[in-house]
Parts: sequence; structure tokens; C-alpha cells
Amino acid sequence: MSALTGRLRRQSRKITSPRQAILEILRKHPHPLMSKEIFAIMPKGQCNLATIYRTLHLLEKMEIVKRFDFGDGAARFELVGEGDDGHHHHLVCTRCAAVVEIEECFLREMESRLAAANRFIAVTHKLEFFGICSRCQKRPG
Amino acid sequence: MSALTGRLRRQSRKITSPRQAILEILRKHPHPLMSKEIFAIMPKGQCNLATIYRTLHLLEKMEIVKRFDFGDGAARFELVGEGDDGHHHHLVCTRCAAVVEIEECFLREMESRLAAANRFIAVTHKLEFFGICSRCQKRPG
DNA sequence: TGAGCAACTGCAAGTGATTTGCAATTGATC
DNA sequence: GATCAATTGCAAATCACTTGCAGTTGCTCA
Repeated sequence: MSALTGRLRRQSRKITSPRQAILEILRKHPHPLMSKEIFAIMPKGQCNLATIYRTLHLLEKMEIVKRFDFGDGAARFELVGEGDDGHHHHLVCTRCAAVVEIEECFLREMESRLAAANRFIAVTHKLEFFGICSRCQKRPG
Repeated sequence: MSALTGRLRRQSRKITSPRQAILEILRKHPHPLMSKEIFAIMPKGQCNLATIYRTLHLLEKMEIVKRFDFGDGAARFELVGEGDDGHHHHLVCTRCAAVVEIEECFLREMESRLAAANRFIAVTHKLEFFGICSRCQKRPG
């Protein structure tokens, strides 16, 4: 935690109580969270929703959090580990939104191949898997 | 084209002029198009924007078009070929939005692996590559 | 310790993509 | 050509997210 606040301070950003609260929630919930969810988890009145959006934006730019897109129109964020670039993927249940983190990613090689073949540089990718989890398979609907 | 209208008719959907116009535009532009773009391409007053949204929704449900998400907040649609499921990926320039279609997809095997390992069924995936195209590399900014 | 100030925050209004209620219109069927 | 459900246009409503602005609050430095 102090490492994070250190990074903030180094860029002359302030350690405010909303920011601490947001980081704390992200640390306690090692899952992709939407701004709205962070807001709901947080004790009433501790911080404005707009501030959560602004903070997440800042933390993303500082590479302290990573943004994920599950295609439902709401961005989700996860804390990035020390020395990690946060790159990984998920398997998401389309019924209940349960999320499984996926470690392996063998697409780096394909990135370079695509970059060379199409004269692109700085190629990255976004990949998410979707399906129906075992619990939801048993439920009707 | 008649194959498409046939599919519409079979589900007791009507072949209306807005729908024909939309399908025609998608056929002429084999690239992912946003609703807004389809609206702009279409001769003024030929069809309402809301109708485009509704039509694309319907066509997607009927698997006549496929939805893609480039992470910029606007959905894009492509016509799906006959007998094809439309599954493929793109390499998108983050500066000028140029799009390269990517045929190969070797993730089907990984899908089954993930499904088995996590007890999911009906696993699919969304994958897009992003980078900077050669033209944009030469421009400042 | 406290003055000074840039960085922050809350609030409310604004965006931009997409959806929806409803009354008028229009294909498809007979 | 009548009939009727499917469609459309229009305007208002959503939803996630952003922004202007005036009032706060961490940090720095004397």
C-alpha cells in the first residue's frame, strides 16, 4: 500500500481519503470491479461517483490499475501487482457474471507476427472468454 | 441478398426499405460499421437512427450480422457470410481506426480446455488486436 | 505551525451511444 | 383491396461516463 501512495506522491498527486478508500477496496476485492460497484461497496457518502471515475482514470494512467472490458458497456478495474503489467484474461459467465482469472497468455508471439505482417507497431490485444458456469448450467433460463 | 430476405421472411419479419438499405450498405462495406456510420452513409431521410439500432439488433439475433467491440464505446457490425459463423478478429489502429481483418484463430482448442478446466459450457471468446499502423507511425502525435 | 496554492472533490449539468413508449405507417396474407 | 401484426419516426428516457465550477484539502516551505 505504501508503495502505491509513494508512487502517487512522486508524481505530485495527493493521498486523499477518497483515493485511499478506492485503493483499499480494490485491494480487498481481487476481481474486476466497475465504478458503480466500488461506489456501492464504499460506506455511504465517503466519496462521490464522479471522483471514483476520475481516480480510476488517474490510476490507470499511472498503471496502478488495469482496465478490462467485458462487453457489457461498463469498464472494470483491477489493481496491478508490483512489477507486473497486469496483462491477463478472464472467463466470464454470461448469466451470473462470475469471473475466473486466466493466467496463461500465448498471444505475445502472435502480436509480433501481426505487427510485422501488417507494418504495425506497439501491438497489444484484448481477449476475454465467455461461457456459462457450472452453477448457472443447473438453473433454468 | 435474396437468401437474407428469405431468412427474414421465414421468421415472419418484413422486408422493409430501411432494412434493405441497411443490408445493402453492410454488403457494400465489408468492414465493421457503427450505427452512426451506416446512418451517415445512407441518403438523408431514408431511415431513422433508432431504426438502424433496432434493425442491427434484430439482424444480430438472427445471426445475419456480427457485433464487434473495439473498446471505444461504439458497437460495430459486419455482415456474416453464408454458412459462416462470422468469427474472426481485427487489428485496429488506435490513431486512425484503420482495420485489418485477421483470418486465423487458434483459440478454439483453448476454449475447450478452459471449458473443461472450469466446468463452463458454451465457451466463446472476443479478441481484438490494437497497434499503430504504418501511415500513422509517420505522422506526429 | 500556519500561510499559500495547486491538486482535489462534490454537485449538477452535459455527452454520446443506445433504448423505448407511442401513435402513425406499411408489408404480408387472404 | 381489407386486415392486422410488424415496423417506423419522433421525442423522451437511460446509462455510463465526463466536465465546469466553486469550495476543500493535502503538501511545501518559511
